[in-house]
Amino acid sequence: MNCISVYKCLCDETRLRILNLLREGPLCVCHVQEALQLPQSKISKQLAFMKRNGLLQSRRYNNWTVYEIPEERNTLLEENLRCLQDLLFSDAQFKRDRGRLSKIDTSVACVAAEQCCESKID
Amino acid sequence: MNCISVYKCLCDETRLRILNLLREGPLCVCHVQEALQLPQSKISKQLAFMKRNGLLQSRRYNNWTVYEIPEERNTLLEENLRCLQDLLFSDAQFKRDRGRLSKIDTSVACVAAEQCCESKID
DNA sequence: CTAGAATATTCAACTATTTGAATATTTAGT
DNA sequence: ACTAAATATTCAAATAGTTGAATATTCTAG
Repeated sequence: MNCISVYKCLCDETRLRILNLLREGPLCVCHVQEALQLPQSKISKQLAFMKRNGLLQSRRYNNWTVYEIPEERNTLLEENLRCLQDLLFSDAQFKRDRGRLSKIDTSVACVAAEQCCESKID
Repeated sequence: MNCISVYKCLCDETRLRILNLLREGPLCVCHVQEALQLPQSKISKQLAFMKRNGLLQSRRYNNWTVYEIPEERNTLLEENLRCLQDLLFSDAQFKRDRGRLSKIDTSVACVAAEQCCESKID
């Protein structure tokens, strides 16, 4: 019953805030941390939680760990991300997060995503 | 952040099994209990949990409490019930539950739903 | 080898959820 | 009033999830 993993990830506000950012592309832990203004270990743990539950994948690039929503997405996740975008696009908290993210240089994550695209680390 | 309530309800197998049955119409606690073959207090508590989180409504009819998914459904719930139907329609456990339910006389719940439709008890 | 940046993990306290057994409550019928 | 059916609640034990502070790890640059 894989759906339960998806729902377990979606039933927490911090994790939804993280997914809200990852919709737009891969990010390192530090980017998420800065955008959400939350302690490092909290972000790291929530990302690990979602990876453990199959919602995210990660790759290592030098000092960074880049997290992203996989290409081949679970149908359920896909649908819910769509719904959430509609429901949460105008949510103040989510907006603020995206605002802060837009001011951060996240290019490392993109470079990593390109460079490592054949040698994914699970 | 109301979505979280929805996801909290969906991230448990027993609750998904219950929703799988309630998709087809209103049911009393005893019907669910018999179809799922689980202890009464467990069913009662899970139904209460979903009601508390706004996913279900209930009405009292004589000795019975009839639970149902409200007409005016949350968009998110609606979408997920749709997804789940596709994903779980052929799931063995869910099939068995529906099979057992089909052999139970659940007419009380329907009568109650009709009779009480103006005087809902929240 | 050393220092520092980025992450991950450990630890301990805390909160929430889940469970079955037992008990309480509500209601209808007698 | 008494009984039985249907449901809800209480209780205590167990498990799961969350958190921040501190520490460990990994890797790069010098």
